[in-house]
Amino acid sequence: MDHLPSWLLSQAAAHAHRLVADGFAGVGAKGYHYRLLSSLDADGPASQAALGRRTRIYLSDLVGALNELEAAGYVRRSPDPADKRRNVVAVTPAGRDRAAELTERVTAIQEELTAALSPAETEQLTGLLRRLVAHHDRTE
Amino acid sequence: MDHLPSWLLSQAAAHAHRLVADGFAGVGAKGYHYRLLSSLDADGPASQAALGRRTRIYLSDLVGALNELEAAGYVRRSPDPADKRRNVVAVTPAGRDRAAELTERVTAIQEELTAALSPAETEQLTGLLRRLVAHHDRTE
DNA sequence: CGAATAACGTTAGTCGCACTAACGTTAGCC
DNA sequence: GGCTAACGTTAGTGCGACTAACGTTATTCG
Repeated sequence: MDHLPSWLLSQAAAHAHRLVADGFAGVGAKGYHYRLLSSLDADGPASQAALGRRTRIYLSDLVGALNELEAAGYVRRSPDPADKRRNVVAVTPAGRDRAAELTERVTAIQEELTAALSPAETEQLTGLLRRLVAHHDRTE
Repeated sequence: MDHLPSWLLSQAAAHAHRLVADGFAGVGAKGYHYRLLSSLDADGPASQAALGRRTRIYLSDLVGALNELEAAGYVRRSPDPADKRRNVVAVTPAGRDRAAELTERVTAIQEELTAALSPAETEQLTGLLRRLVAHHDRTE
């Protein structure tokens, strides 16, 4: 049986999710916040639609997450002068700090997650997953 | 650097989940049904509590899932004469057929999921994930 | 030009899965 | 006989993925 049991992936993800949720709960963050802040930090400001594509977060969910981030002062929405349909979303200095904080937490969690694996194995796993995901992204 | 990005695991799982959900939607099944039926089929009847431990499904969710399976005639609940607190849950012949049907679907999905990987790589991925999960199961 | 079409942001709501809290019932232990 | 633990059940929370519908603004094309 050389199949990848799909439940195995789900279970691994469930563990990962639990670790992340626990790690974020302490600082009042959720997964979407991290994904958005780090995307904005890494790839710069963007319209909400573009941001949604970048982070694979649905526009409908994005609105709420951005509301929360904006209320906390981590993010700024401003109308795009070139296109009145668009909001340009940019990270604030406080948001940058927040991103760094969350990234640090995530890094620790990743180490905990792969504690049973050697660095080489972790890299192997990462590569395999990356290819798996890339394949399904392309053919979506 | 050579960390396993936790979002990668989530994304891979999301793809897997989507494939499974799509595959099951057509036959009106959900993940819990498959997990329960195949566990009952493979390891025999059990009390709900034991079944929950076996499948890692919470007792509270199990009740609903078993209600659905029982209503469809795939499963039978009978009081345990040896312990009045317990229900003995057993799969029916129809349930066995259903399990086979779902297993077939899952197998096809697994192939689709790992289409980008060679059999050897799939096995490698499976092994790594298994160890990752086992580690967190033990230390939970 | 004007009308159709498409992209944008927003609101509201569904679904699957993991997880917590509380309750009454039944078993086992000392 | 009383305490504790396990059992099944109901109710509800939270996150993440996903759909439907609406009004607004751009773009394209006959």
